[in-house]
Amino acid sequence: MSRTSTKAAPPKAAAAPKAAERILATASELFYREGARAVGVDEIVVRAGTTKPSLYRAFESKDHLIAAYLEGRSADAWSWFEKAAAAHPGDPRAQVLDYIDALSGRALKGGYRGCGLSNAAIEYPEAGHPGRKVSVKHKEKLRERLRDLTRAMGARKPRKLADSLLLIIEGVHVTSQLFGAEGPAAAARGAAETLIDAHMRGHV
Amino acid sequence: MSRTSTKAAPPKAAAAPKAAERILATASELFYREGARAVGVDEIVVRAGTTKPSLYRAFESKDHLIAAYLEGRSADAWSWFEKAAAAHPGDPRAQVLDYIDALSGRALKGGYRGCGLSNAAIEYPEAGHPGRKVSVKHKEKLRERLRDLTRAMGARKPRKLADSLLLIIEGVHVTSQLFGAEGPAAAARGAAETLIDAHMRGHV
DNA sequence: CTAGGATGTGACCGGTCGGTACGGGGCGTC
DNA sequence: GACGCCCCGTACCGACCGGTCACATCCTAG
Repeated sequence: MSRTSTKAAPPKAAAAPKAAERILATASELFYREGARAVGVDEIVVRAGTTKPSLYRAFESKDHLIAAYLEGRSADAWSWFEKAAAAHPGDPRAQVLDYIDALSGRALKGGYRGCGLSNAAIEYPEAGHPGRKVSVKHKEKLRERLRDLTRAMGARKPRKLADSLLLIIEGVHVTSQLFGAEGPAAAARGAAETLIDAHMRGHV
Repeated sequence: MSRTSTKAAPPKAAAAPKAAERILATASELFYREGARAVGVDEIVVRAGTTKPSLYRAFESKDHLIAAYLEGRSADAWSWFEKAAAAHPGDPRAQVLDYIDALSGRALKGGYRGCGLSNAAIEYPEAGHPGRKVSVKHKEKLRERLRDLTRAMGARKPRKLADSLLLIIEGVHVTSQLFGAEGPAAAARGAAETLIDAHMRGHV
C-alpha cells in the first residue's frame, strides 16, 4: 500500500472495516450450513466476536445480510463457471460438462448443503425478499449462460437442452442433501452427456 | 349421523377428534405455502379455530406436527405415482413419463411451491429431525421405485437411469419455484424420454 | 495535542417463539 | 340428578427473535 497523491487520500467510499467482514463471513458459513432462518443475529455476532450494533451499522437488516451472503455465493458460483469455461476454450460441450462435474464432485463430499441460492429461495418464498431477488437473478442468468453454451454447441434446440441441463444441475443440488455421498449426483455427468449428444444428433 | 349398535359403540382407539384434524389440515397448508420454519404454532391454532393445548395434545411437538404433515405429503405423492402406474399397466416407460408429466403440469401452475418433502429437508438439515426422517425415507423409496421401473423397461443400466430421472424430478421441484410458469419444467418430459431412449439403445 | 468520525460495548425494547398448568364444561350412563 | 369421562380453552411461562439506544473507546488526520 503506497501513499497515493498528496491531496484527497481516499476519494471513494471507505471500504468495509474488519468487523463487517467478519460478520459477513460468519453469517455466510452459518446460513449455508444451517439455513438462514435457523440462524439468529445474536449467534452470528457472538461467533464473529462482535455485537449487534456493528451488524446493523453495516447491514440494514437481517434480510439484507442474507442478500449479501447470497451475492457472495453467486460470485463463487460464477467463478466456478468461468473456471470450467477457461479450461476448455472453444469447446462449450466440455465447458458445461466440466461445470457439472465440479458440481457433483463437491456434492459427493460430506458437509455439502446444496446451492445456497436455491436453498434460500425455498426458505423465503415471498417475492419481495431481498435475498430471494438475488437468487432469482442468479438463476435467470445461469439459464442464459447455459443457453449461450448450447447455442455455441450448435444444438438443434438450444433452449430446451439448456433447460434440461438446468434440471440436472438443480437436481444435483437437492438430491445430494437427501442422499449424501451415495446419491444420484454421480449420474449427473453421464446424463448431461446423453442429453447433449441426443440434441446434437437431432434425436429430440 | 344415525345411532350405531346398542353395545360397544367404539371398540378401537377413538379416532382423532375434529380439532386435531383441523390443526393438521391448517398446518399442512401453511407449512407448504410459507415453509415450516416460517409458521408459528400460534398462527396455526388461530387459523384452525382452536388453541395450543389442543395442538400439543394431538402432537407431541411442532417438529412432530411437521412430520405428520410430511407423511400426508408422502401419501399424496404415492397416490400420484400409483395413478400414473395404473394408467399404463405393463408399460413402465409410459408410467414414469406420465408421472413426470403430472409433476411438471402442476409445477407450471401458479402457487406451486415444489415438493414439500424436499423443501422440508432443506429447511431442516439436522439428521435427527423427525420431519427430515420422513423426507429421506420417502425419497429413498422413490429411488427404489424408479429403479424397479427402469429394470422393468429392460434398461442397460437401470440404476443409473433411475438416478438420472430422479435428478430431473428434483430439478422440476426447485426450478419451478425459481422461474414460475415459464420455467424449465416444461423440458422435463422430453429430457426423460431422451434419457430413457438412450439407455434402451445402449447409448450410455 | 487535539478534534472528529468511525467502531466497539452493554443494556434494553416490544413482540413472538415453542410449550405447559390448570380449571371448567358437554355428554352419556346409572 | 349425580357421577365420571373426555375434550377443550384461559392464562401463563422463560427464552429468544430482530432491532435500537446512549455511551466508551480507538484511530487518524491536522
